[in-house]
Amino acid sequence: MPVELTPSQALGLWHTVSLEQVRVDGRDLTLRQMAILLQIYLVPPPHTVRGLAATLGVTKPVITRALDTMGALGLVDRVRDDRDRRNVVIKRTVDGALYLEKFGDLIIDQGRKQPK
Amino acid sequence: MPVELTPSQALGLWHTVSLEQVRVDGRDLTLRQMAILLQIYLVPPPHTVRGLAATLGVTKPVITRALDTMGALGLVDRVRDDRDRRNVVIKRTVDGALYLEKFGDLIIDQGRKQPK
DNA sequence: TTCAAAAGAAACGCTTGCGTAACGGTCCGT
DNA sequence: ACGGACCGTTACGCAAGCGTTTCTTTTGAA
Repeated sequence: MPVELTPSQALGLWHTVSLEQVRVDGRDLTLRQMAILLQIYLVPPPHTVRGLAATLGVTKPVITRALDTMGALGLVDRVRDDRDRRNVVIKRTVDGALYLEKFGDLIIDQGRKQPK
Repeated sequence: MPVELTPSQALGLWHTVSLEQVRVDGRDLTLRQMAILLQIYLVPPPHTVRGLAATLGVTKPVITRALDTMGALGLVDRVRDDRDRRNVVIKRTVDGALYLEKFGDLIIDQGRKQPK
């Protein structure tokens, strides 16, 4: 059961969610960081720097830096892979799950407010 | 007729749209810039720096800088208000309308792809 | 055992956004 | 006509992200 949106609803939803997120959340993650965060939490693990870089279509340092930032915020965690110690496995955190849960609620709330 | 979303659909939609936007669009507007852009195009004019700052809950220089950036990209335009020459009225552009139209299409497309 | 390849991080210089504070132009009541 | 209030911009020092390049560790095959 897909989500059917009119053009007005689509942009209106993005508008009100962005607006509310700007007003409420001081963190102001970039679009890239948000895409990485959602990828980590919505797609089955394991996640690696290399894999995320390929999925996003960006270079590896972009992922490393984003993980630095979001790690400092407690939204993700990094653990060395013992199978292949060159790899780093990105782990979810309770804070990260909570953050996205609240963000999901925001989207749902704003979706309900879209007219037409 | 509001938009009813499950938690999975809400985050999934944001996920796939962000991902596609990162892959396709090199501009990478910040969340603030996107919120400003949508405010300008979805809410009836006139728009001023002061008004946008109040709506977004940010300071005026934030708006000025965002307008600098998006102006250079051709997404918005600025015109002095002849009624009160202290004011600057923010104008929409053809390029900006086109940009948001494509973005809206992206949201609609990704919405259709959300399961459940 | 040796060595090229791979993964992630760190280093480099640059660009862009931030918050605060100060500034120049404009309006309007006195 | 003067002075305060208002509007948007600019200046300043700082923090964070970017792309490219280099480095370190680890792996696996010759």
